[in-house]
Amino acid sequence: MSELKIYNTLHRQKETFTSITPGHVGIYVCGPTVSGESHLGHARPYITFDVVIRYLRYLGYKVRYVRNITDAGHFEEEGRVAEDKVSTKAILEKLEPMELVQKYTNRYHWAMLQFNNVEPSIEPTATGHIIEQIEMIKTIMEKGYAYEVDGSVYFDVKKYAASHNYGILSGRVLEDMLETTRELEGQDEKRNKVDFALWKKAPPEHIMRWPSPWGEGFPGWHIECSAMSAKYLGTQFDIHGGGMDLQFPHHECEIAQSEIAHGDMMARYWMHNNMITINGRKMGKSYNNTITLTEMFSGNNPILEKAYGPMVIRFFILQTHYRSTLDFSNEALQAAEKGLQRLWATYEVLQKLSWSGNGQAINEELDKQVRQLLQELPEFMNDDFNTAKVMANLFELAPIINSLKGGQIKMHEISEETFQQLQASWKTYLVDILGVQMEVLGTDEDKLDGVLQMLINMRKEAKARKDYATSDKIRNELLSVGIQLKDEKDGTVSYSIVQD
RNA sequence: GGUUUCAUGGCCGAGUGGCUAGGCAGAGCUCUGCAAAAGCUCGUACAGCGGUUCGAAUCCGCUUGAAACCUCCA
Repeated sequence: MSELKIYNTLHRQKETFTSITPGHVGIYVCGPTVSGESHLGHARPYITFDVVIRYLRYLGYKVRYVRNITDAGHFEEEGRVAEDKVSTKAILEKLEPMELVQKYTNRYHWAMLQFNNVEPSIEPTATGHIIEQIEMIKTIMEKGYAYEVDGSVYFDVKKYAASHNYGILSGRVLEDMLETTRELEGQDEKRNKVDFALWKKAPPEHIMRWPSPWGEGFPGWHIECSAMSAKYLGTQFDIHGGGMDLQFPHHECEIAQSEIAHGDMMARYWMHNNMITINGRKMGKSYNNTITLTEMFSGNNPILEKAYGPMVIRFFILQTHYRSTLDFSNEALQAAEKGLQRLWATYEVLQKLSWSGNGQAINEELDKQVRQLLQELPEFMNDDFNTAKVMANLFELAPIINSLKGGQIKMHEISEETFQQLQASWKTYLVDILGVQMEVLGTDEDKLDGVLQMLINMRKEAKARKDYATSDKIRNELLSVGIQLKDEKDGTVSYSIVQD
């Protein structure tokens, strides 16, 4: 089997993946700032890296997956005064900061569950690691790469850049940045405008504040990820992931801080997913063009023609390579919905089939074709997680599977071994790795099934006496509540739940 | 203004030198009481202009257009 290759933003090329500790992988993914609701754009990294984790585990690695929750420390420019984003919003909603954080954390967890994302091994919060952050800042100061001004601490980028490669990840040149960086708050305090805050002094009215050697304040923009990743994954770990828009300044600053504090390039492989766009523009708060996940699921947004279920969104995202931009449109979502339904229906068909050869000759050409399509699946995943190609092959296999059921292709035409592989691979790739899960019936599945079998029998009887009015009524009314009957070739009737 | 990307058929999207994915939509056919589902068949696309090459969507140059980052952002 081919080796796993990952596109490493650090070197702008695909590289063969080897982990620091054989058999183990440490991965850190930048999680949400829980000061607001997650939108469609946020879903992309979580689903992208979910598949990464799933595939690494499938390959046999023991993966420690750390995904943080930022519940303090990010700033937004409002009235040219630096304020903690979480506290700003909390005052508006008249909630305690931690109450607000809890509310959006809960919603975020709920959404992750809807997407069938695997849970992180550790989900550290910024507020839970103030001490670690302060300790790290102290170390950076001791080494002479940070300075204090009036209760705030800044990282000395110019000094760092003299002996280190600042811009190594983002490809930026310090000289350019010195000229082009815009005027921001607190510039007068900084030695250079490219310097970034490690610790900010809290103004009197600020409600999120912690004591520190420099007075009461709160942690800076980027320090949490450096401190928490080092704590749980070590000063150098395997993979660091996040959205492309985090490359600069967030990840670049993480690298600089960690390099000084720990003496290591913090992560060996840097993976960045591309953005989801809407009408060609990035979906983002600044553009005011976001669709929240709750709105996606409910259809409660004027842009949406209908509601789109979490699996539809998952499928939509995975049909595109993670490093390409993905444009939102109702048409594309609906196409994804149809495609998902087709693949899932085929999967269910396949799991119910069993091989029954009878000594007749196999169709070598067909058998070979199936094997080929199956063999390519791991190669596609190994090629920087090309889920789009994995799906394409599953789609190519679908008519073959449906023909095995429909009788257009006889079961003996493929070998037993090939059939077993086919069955196993669909489970592995569609369910285990791509994470598609459509078990919508839940615990009452048996009861529902009983009711449906009764209706199916009633319809059968109606048809037998050519009472088509009754049989069509049963069929149509079931469809209107989201259950579609399928008349099979052999006279049996099956049903499927329509996703919406 | 600087940096970095991208431009594929009606729509969404794979794809780095020849074999020209896949999905959705559309057309025809098979099956069916009629449908649906399923199966079969049908589309020869790569922004424009040059260049390299036996051969380019794929490499190089220019032009045009779009985006991301440079500021919180997934």
